[in-house]
Amino acid sequence: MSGTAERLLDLAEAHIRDRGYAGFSFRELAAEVGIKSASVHHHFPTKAAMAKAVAERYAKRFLASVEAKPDESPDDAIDAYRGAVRRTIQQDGRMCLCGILGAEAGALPPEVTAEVGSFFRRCIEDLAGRVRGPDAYARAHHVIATLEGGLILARACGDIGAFDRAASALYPSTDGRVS
Amino acid sequence: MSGTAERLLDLAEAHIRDRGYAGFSFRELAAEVGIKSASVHHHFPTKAAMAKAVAERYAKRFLASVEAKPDESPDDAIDAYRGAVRRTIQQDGRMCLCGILGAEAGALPPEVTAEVGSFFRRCIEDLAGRVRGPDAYARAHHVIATLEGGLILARACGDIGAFDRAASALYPSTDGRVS
DNA sequence: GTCTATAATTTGATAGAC
DNA sequence: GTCTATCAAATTATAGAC
Repeated sequence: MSGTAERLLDLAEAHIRDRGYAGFSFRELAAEVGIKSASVHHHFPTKAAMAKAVAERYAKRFLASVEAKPDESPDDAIDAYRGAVRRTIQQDGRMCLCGILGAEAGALPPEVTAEVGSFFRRCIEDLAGRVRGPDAYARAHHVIATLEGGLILARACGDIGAFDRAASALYPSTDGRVS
Repeated sequence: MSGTAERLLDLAEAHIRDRGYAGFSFRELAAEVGIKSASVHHHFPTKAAMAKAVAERYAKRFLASVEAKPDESPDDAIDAYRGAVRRTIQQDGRMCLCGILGAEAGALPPEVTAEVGSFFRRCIEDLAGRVRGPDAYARAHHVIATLEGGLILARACGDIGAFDRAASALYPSTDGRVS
């Protein structure tokens, strides 16, 4: 993967996370890295292929960032996910890449839809194994859903505090109060 | 509001909920109701104005559908929201209109963003008043976020059961088990 | 309210030179 | 790997007739 290709992925990811799949174009990306749009097709043959590459890279990076620590508690695992998602919106006020693409599922090429589905299944599988207990799967779904929805609220309200309030109720033991 | 204008709103709403703001065009809507795109501008001057009208109508309808019942419990209120959101995805597998638009906030004209923010603030204000208690606002944020994120999961996984699993943990008293 | 016609722009993609 | 040149299609929007 060349340096130019990586920069293109960076820019495409930023645009998708802010404006969705229709929110980036080869021409715009090309201008931002200082080449012509035809040259972008040398790195990624089609828009769908590029979006798929963005999603693959995002999934790999995100899953690495929530990796389990030895002897963690279920609340530690939940907090790893909460922290990872919060960092994304704190850095640039944008959505989770797969969150916005999941919402736009009806507008996506099949290979992108598949990558997004794979991302969420892997997150849930991983998290369910770390929270354990009889309701592990429901709990994993609940955590991921709350975090994705919290991003929507924060963006719609223009207030990152909305994400924090939504996520605070993820720890029933403290009932929303941080010790 | 003429019959044609209502049908245009219906179609625009369906397309936005499936594919986002960029997922509907005046030409496509016109073809679906059997007129020309120029005629759509007679009913709605711009695309932004039309999307705003869609959001206004959606907010009014949704808030009416979750109206408080006399002597309801906090869990009744949460269930009213859960049921209203679940019905939307059950009917056609699509997102909440304001959920997908909130995710796409970076791509929206300002008047649409404003309407989406207003929708979520009204939902949270209403729900917080009905769950009561010291953490009412955090709890209201949490419920709305979980439901919106649950829609994303259901669409990404192609399984409405993902929404139900995410929402099941919304009732701590039963810990995910339905009595 | 609807039409024809059209402007001005943007888009994804390709062919072929260097 | 990047370029020029170009295509075919789609988009939002407007002017003005009926």
